[in-house]
Amino acid sequence: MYLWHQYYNYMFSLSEENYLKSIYHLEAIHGKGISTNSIAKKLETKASSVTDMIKKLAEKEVLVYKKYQGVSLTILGRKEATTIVRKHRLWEVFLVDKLNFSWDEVHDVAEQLEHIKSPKLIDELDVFLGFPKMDPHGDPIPDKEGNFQKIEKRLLSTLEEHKTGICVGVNDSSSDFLKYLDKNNISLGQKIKVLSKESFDGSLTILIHSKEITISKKISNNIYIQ
Amino acid sequence: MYLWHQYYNYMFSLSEENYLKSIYHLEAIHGKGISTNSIAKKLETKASSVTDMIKKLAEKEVLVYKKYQGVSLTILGRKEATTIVRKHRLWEVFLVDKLNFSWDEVHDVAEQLEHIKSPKLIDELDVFLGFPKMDPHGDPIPDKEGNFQKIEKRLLSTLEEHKTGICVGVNDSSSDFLKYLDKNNISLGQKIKVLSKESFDGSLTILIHSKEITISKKISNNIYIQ
DNA sequence: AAAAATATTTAGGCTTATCTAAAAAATTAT
DNA sequence: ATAATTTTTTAGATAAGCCTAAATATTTTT
Ligand SMILES: [Mn+2]
Ligand SMILES: [Mn+2]
Ligand SMILES: [Mn+2]
Ligand SMILES: [Mn+2]
Repeated sequence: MYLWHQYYNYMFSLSEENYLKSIYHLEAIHGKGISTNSIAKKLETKASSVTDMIKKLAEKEVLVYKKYQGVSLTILGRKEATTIVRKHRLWEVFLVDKLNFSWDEVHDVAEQLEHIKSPKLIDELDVFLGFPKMDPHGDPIPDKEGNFQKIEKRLLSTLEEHKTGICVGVNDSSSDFLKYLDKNNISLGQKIKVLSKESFDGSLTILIHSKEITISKKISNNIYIQ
Repeated sequence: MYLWHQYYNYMFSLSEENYLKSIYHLEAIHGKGISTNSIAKKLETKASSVTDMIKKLAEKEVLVYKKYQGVSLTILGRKEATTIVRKHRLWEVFLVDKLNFSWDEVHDVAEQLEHIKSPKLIDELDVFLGFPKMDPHGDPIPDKEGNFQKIEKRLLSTLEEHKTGICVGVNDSSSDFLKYLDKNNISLGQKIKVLSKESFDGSLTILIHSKEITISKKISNNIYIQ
């Protein structure tokens, strides 16, 4: 019996919250009807564990589940997931803006902080940070009501030769990937020009900071531009 | 398998941390050899659960346990407990100083935040807050090495008639008690003069903010003065 | 020094969140 | 349309952390 029981009647465990968040992110990419296997892959767990958990979450009416048909979040489920995403991203801003973390160090700590139960905490944090609209990786932060604007963006890999874009986000917040970007001076707001595209492996030679570098398809598939 | 495994090889669960912290606080009052029952009472759990857990913690060498003899923290256990206390109190300062929480609102949230695993987080928080020495309830905050100075203090209930003291701490951080203090304008740094003492029930009539009020023995037993 | 009372431990269960292996359903290939 | 493959579910186990009830040890009272 934990302390946050005084705040909520409807409460989710750390594990349930992680399932909701993962399903939310998967729906954002693939639409409704998220498969057991895709959830298992995202959470690095087994399909059988997922089946167990989605039954439980269906009971709690945060998602709809029909055997062999995958799941979809309900309004309630999406609300809950959005709150977790809001918390995750606000904490990331806090860590970078106030505590001298770099953008590659925040994700894992935010994974823990997003589960802290206190409505006042997160709303006051929002105030304290000046109601930021974006997290350090360019992802939008939902407001108190769960609303946020979807920003226009496309993958760098889809940019044509000789065209220019501005880096506005990343598709992978892992420390490894972000450190690679740092090493190559790629950061949010940076202008990137595609000089040439290798059709064989999809690698790009780009101009950034008036320096030419070649990046693999895997890299350009994880950078968003505008 | 949680994310913090990347930071530590030696890691404690939320529950283990709460046991360590409770035993640490009990040792501060009663010295070595903390009984199973006293731990159970502090953690609002059953003695049989405590026996299970202290066996596990003894295995991990954070405490010494001999059947029927109670437990004592080892150096390692005390170090771990001190870190948790440090985190708890630093978060309390953060909530009050930066997020507009009042001193009666912080404890329950800090109970959650104290379990966040990230050495960088807590040390940067310390920097950000300006290395505070006291939490909002007048309790000392251990530094990075676990050192803190014990401040001179006594219970208000031990102050003689006509003598004056300054409120420097509380023995109970519950919201209920702190709200009572707020209602009666009793806060840290406040001058308190004992006007009279009722020998029958130990209640005190005190002068605070040039107002006379009468408080029960239970209240004066939870206020520290200097 | 017994007897009574209290404290502690042990035994056996329960829940949550996992897992592996096997069964069943759905999809894809022939 | 059948067979092969893949996906999903079910069945049964495990570990952590808790519980109740019973057994045992310690302490207090008589
Ligand atoms: Mn993140
Ligand atoms: Mn992010
Ligand atoms: Mn506290
Ligand atoms: Mn405190």
